[in-house]
Amino acid sequence: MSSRGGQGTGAAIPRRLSGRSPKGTQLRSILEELIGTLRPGDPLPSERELAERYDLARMTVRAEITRLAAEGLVERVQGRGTFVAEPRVAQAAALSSFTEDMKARGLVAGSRVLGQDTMAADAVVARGLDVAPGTPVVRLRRVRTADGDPMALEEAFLDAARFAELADVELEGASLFDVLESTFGVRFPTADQRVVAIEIVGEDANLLHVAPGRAGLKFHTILLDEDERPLAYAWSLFRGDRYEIRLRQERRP
Amino acid sequence: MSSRGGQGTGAAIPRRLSGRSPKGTQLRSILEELIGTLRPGDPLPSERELAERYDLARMTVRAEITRLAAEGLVERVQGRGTFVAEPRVAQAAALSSFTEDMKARGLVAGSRVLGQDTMAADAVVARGLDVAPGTPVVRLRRVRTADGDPMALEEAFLDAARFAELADVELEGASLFDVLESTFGVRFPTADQRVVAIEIVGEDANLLHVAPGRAGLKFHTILLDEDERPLAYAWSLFRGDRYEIRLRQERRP
DNA sequence: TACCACCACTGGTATAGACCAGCAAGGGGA
DNA sequence: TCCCCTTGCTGGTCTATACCAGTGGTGGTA
Repeated sequence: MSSRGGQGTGAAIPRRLSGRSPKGTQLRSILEELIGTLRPGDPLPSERELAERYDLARMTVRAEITRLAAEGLVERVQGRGTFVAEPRVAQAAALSSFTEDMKARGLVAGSRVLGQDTMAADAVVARGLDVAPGTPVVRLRRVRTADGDPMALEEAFLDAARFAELADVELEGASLFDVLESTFGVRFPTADQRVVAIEIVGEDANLLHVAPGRAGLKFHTILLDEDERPLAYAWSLFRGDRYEIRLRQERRP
Repeated sequence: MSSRGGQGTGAAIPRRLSGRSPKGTQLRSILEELIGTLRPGDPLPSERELAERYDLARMTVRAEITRLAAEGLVERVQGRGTFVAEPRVAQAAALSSFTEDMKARGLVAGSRVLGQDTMAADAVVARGLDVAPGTPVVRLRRVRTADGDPMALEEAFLDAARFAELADVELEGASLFDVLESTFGVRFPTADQRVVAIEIVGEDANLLHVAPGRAGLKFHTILLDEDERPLAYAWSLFRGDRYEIRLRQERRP
């Protein structure tokens, strides 16, 4: 073996580091790609093997695998090895759009736009966006559907100074998240959410096709940019009979 | 300065490692304690300073700080230092007992025990605990109070073969989580939860002091042990007018 | 006064080695 | 046949060292 590095044994994974970026970073993407080709429970090459294959110190390899383990991509077992982890936290901790959420539940998401205009921020919206009351904001009102049936009512508000064009974007079949990310190029790595249970009454009940007084889940969501500044405020009212939250929580000692 | 190690400068933090357990582990608890005495944004001693103070290699110190950073307790900034992080994810990702949850909201948790007995698992409970229907289970029925007012209704089920003594434990002022952890010595690092919105009707409405038909949040919780096996199944019904879920979510690219 | 270069700090990456601890399979003895 | 111990793997801890890469203050120069 030694340094010859078997030509044919290495699957479709790079055999050498190219030298530009930090070695750890390169190893990391190699490992991420490798993990993508494996199934949960499959073992990764051992640390010593990776160190030798890519001509790295074992500590360097360990540092990267530690990162992967911290993110939940792999799981280490002393004496046995490192294994591709079951996908877990994703559901609870991951911020997903309605479209992504429905897809994960095996449903096809749709929209019916009720209104798309510019208005002055009221107290609640102003507080959510951290702007002065009266500031012009773009408002999007939609009924969100799953497999064609009404699932949720949604009203999103964004600062008009920055997102004025949103008032004219076609949103009937699109994901607001996608539009924000691709058209406007904004990132929102985190979101704060409050969820309360309320009765669905009045016009909301009609729009959602439920009897007045039935319970629903109301989400108040604030999308935050890299600097923790509010990008968007939205509330969504989900039908209680068709939607549930799934959480996976971890206990700290 | 140099190696004298100021006697009087070191606050109430241990100055030496005792040698029994791994050094990293000891350093870790020292740091956790230190963090407890600091406020968010406060700087930790530098890695080199910690290494010298406790006679460790810097890499050893780094490994532990890396762990703390991965858990979100501290934040590292290249060129500036390591700082106590704002408490964030804690609320959403951390599994907390009713008692802990209320405390975090500035309320005092209490209980009124409605029943504490052993019964045969019905289909729902059997499914939650992953046992055969009819298996004997301990059932705990409680009204949970916050500052003395009813906040939630809770029914917990545990395998009687393992937790028979629970039927006789005093739970009026105690936390079930505490009892499980201290008296039974079990660990439940994770939990799966489903949350739905329902109308509170019948006897439940009386117990919670709300008008029949008002909305509530119903949690279905399964506590899982280290091997992902169910330890306990519980449902809790929270008053919609007094309780809300707070989530902080992260977006993955 | 205003600016800029430098320097003393911070964490970030990387090395090469040692030994400990847990797991599993194979071989040998009862 | 069954059990146990050895052996060779795995990851876990720890050291001592080197250099890179940001940050922010200090002091000198224009």
